[in-house]
Amino acid sequence: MTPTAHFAEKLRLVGLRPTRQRVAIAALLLDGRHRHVTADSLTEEITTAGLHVSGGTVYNTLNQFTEAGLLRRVMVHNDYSLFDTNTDHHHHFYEAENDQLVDIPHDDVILAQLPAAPDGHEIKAVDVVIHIQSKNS
Amino acid sequence: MTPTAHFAEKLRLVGLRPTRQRVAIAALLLDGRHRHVTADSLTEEITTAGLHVSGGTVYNTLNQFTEAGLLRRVMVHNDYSLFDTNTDHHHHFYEAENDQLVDIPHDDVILAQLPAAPDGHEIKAVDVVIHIQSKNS
DNA sequence: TATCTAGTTTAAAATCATTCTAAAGAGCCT
DNA sequence: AGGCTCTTTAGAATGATTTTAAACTAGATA
Repeated sequence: MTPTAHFAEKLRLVGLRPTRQRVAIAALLLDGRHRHVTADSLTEEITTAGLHVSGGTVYNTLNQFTEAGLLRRVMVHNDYSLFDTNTDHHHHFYEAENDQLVDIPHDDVILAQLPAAPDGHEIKAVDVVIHIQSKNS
Repeated sequence: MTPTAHFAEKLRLVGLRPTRQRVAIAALLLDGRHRHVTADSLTEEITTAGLHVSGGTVYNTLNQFTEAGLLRRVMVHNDYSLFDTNTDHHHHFYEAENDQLVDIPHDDVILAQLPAAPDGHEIKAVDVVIHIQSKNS
């Protein structure tokens, strides 16, 4: 199976028509590497790869991939959206000074007790963000 | 001590000159009630109180109060900023459907194990956001 | 109390990430 | 190939937040 066919299949599986643009972005983001991207950094990557995808489509695709569970949106500030190519359950360190996000290995955080969800609700996800700063400041 | 003098003092203690606008906003936000506000909802409150503070000042004041530790910024989405008048250590439930934020009592979350901060860094804060959704959806 | 100055407020313009629009293009089924 | 629907596109629109430059004020000083 060609790489393109592989990503096309991946998209079909989550109900997304494998267009040229979506496949190109999938090839960049869904190759198994774990990293954090923004609409901007992704656009740069696309350009570097010698391709072009319109701004609106970059945003749409990031949202659709997230909706489909191929990406995860990380909430650490409200300047712009960050997407994590690692959708496994894990948490983050966030250093505001340099707007730096670092993954925390799965088992390094243990939640010994969680509250019950309010009536009629259920827990969908638990996000832990550990804000850090450099010691000499 | 008049209420105004009380809030003026509170502002001086954190290094903020107690201007008419800051004292007015402090009186609304720092009265001990625990709630979540946005620049918009605060502006509404100010108007309802028969006052007027320019938009820029509302934003500046929220940022300054946060910087000074009188408020806490809560990160749950990036549509607009949310501020918590409760600066004590506590966590949140967040229901995306209705953009609803609910406090979790202090002791209802127990973190049994935390990772060490990366070299040269120290932990400043730990934020836990439990995303919830209504069961019948 | 009059004066001074640095810090503040103001309304309006600017910024910037993101979404929307309407027209052109492309999967994909037959 | 034909056709129907979903996508992409460039550009305009949106909306929260920040910036601007000028007018104002808190607080210190004389």
